[in-house]
Amino acid sequence: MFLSSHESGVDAKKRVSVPASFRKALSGEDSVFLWPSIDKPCLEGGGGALVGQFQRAISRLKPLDPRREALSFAIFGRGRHARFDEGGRIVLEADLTSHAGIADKVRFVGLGDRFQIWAPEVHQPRSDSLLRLALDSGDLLDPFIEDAEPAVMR
Amino acid sequence: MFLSSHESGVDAKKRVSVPASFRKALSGEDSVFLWPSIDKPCLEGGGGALVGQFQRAISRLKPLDPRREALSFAIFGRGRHARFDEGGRIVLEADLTSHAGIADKVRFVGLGDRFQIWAPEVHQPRSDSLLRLALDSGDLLDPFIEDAEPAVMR
DNA sequence: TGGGATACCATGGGAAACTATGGGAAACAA
DNA sequence: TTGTTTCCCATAGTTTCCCATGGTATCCCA
Repeated sequence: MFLSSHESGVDAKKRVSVPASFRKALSGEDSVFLWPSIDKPCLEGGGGALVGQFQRAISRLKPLDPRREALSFAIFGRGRHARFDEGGRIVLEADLTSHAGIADKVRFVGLGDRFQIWAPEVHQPRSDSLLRLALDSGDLLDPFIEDAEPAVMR
Repeated sequence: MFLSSHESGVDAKKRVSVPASFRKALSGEDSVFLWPSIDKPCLEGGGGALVGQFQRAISRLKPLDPRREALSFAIFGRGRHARFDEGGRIVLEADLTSHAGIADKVRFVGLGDRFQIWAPEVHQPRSDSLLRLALDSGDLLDPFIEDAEPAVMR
């Protein structure tokens, strides 16, 4: 699972260190899938398991369903695999950084089955309102319904 | 189950001994999940069963439901797995200790399916009012309703 | 029940391994 | 060539792992 949050610097070659705990969550994969978030000014990332989920969800739509092309484009058409160098870094290319407003620092935020990459100054103000919403939504954490199949997380 | 309360010191390397009875409640797990409480200045902790509850609860929300991101961030974005060393200690990193105001001592408080970690001087004044509230709420301990599914405890 | 032996717990500290980061050289593309 | 990308090496700081110790609780047997 992708847990906790970490800050990391972007060097002159556009490299950022992926937190070691995230690399371990990818258990041996030599790259991570990154894509611009559909609804937020940040990047999202995940491993092969998550890519597989997206593929299956999209393949359930009929070939000519316009939503199929839309989702394929949004995720696969704008995403990419970023390979780790020997030190566990990836390169953030311009199309990704511009979507998220990333300059010289990034904040990795673990969300369980995936993670986000934010410009710290963009994420900061969101953090407080997220926590307030989480407080109001705390009842949802009750294990009162046990019918649904749990999402695959690692 | 996590039962009773224990105090423990924080050493120069930010290590704290987890009470042996809590480690036994985790029955063989080599780490414990810790996160900053959403509504209180303390940390909370639990084992894989509790993490699974959170995953299932969160996965029931739709991907773009803002409450999903909020809860994921509050729990997974700020939590982590703390691995036990050979002596049964974990490391409390700065983001956790600062949330709870922890300096050189902690108080572990068992709550059944989870536990809390407090700075002793923060928890102390809460104790009296908690007991008063428990007194007023004692009627709720009646076993007259047996319909709800009990939470998973060990 | 007493008393000793044993096992376990909490804690301290040193050494090895790992992380994040910088930078150079080789491979590649324009 | 010239600029970019990839690969590799280097390093300081941190984290993890491992061993050691004193104190406490438990067990066992007379």
